[in-house]
Amino acid sequence: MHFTVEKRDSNSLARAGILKTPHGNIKTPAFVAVATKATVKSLTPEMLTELGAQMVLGNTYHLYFEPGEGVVKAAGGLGKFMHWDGPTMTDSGGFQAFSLGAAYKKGVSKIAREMTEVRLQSDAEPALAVITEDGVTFKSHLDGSEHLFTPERSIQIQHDIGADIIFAFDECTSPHASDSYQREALARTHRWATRSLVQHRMLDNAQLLFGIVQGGRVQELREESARVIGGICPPAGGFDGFGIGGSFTKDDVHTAVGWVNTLLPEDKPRHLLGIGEPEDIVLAVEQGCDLFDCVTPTRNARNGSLYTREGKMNIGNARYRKDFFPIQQDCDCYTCNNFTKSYLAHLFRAHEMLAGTLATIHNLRFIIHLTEELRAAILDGTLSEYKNKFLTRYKK
RNA sequence: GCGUCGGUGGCAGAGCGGUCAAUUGCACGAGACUGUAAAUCUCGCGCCCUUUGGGCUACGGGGGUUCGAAUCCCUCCCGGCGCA
Repeated sequence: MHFTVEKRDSNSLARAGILKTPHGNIKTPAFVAVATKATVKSLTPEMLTELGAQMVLGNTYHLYFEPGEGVVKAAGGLGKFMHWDGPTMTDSGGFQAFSLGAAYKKGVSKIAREMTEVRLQSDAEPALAVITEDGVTFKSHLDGSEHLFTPERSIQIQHDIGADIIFAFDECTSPHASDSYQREALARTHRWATRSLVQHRMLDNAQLLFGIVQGGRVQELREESARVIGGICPPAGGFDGFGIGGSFTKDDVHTAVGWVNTLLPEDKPRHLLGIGEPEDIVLAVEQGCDLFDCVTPTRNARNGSLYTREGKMNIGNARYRKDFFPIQQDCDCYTCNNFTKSYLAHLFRAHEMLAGTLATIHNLRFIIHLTEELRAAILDGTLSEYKNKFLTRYKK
């Protein structure tokens, strides 16, 4: 087995485990650093290693365009190409069906603040992604050219990119989509899941394929999806693990996750796609998730929003100009060990490149450190205490 | 000294009789960011009042012309350039 559960939390769905890949073992729960275009923006792989990152996630859609999966394949695969020795994974491009489709220029993200916040789109620009039964037609955001991704094509590209773990091609729906659309999209995503799995088996390689559970915010659909994706099992076997994708509001990030994880096979890893903020990760771990990826730590860092035990702070605020203390006193990261808020504030104001690097180091270390502590708490049997302590101190 | 061009909000720089408290950029202040079209985007940015509203002070100083001036005229001060 490629996944071993070491310890289950007695009071929740949480578990600590080990995921084996050809490029090393991953101790879970773990945060996967996002390297969309084969780079974690502003960091070298050595920096990633130093801050405890165990795995990196690239994106099929982006790598297909830049530099092209053929280049990555010829380079020896994603890890070799980007000089990352550890485990890698790629997203299928399914998220871009959402971000370039339903969400395109609508100010919608995968986490909706409130469901009443739906924007009416009288001035909507035509989306760059259009979904059909066959797949998703994208207009390249780079040059406008048209490209069709089908489940088969996505798997083929991911095979060429060569990450250790790849994902089924799915549709990430908008948090504002109707229940009826969620139902329709879910059925299609399930068909695509089977097609992805069949294609993957044909290619005969060592990659692990994760199926993706969708279903929006509807409990019935989420549970149906967990049963279907968890049970899809052609002659050559089912998925090697699961992604939990799609639309949420802040509050049901963890509730919907719980519905799903109660039903998914326990002996396979579960990756909560695109989540999240520290508080989300704490709650989702409690609800049985093993892996996470999210752009938030790195993007926030580049935008000057830094994590502390007390919540996020904006290093651009005037009050930090002469603050000669680290972002967080007890942080063990390179940035906090060597630089003051005043210096970081200066770098950001001066638009120096090092600003993004130092901030990214800190934010990623913060999130990774959080997952390390969560894992330790599960192994100790103190998860519930840890959670309460963390969330009380951390102001969203 | 003569001639000439110019002096606009923290800076640069539009405006050249009313729709100007004044385009725009930067700076400044704040906010957002969840499988990355993001080192990005949004909002604010003379003072005062609770307002989509109103009042006050403002475009080097002073004085005029006009119903009305940052915009026209006179004068003074200051700067660039040219000639002495």
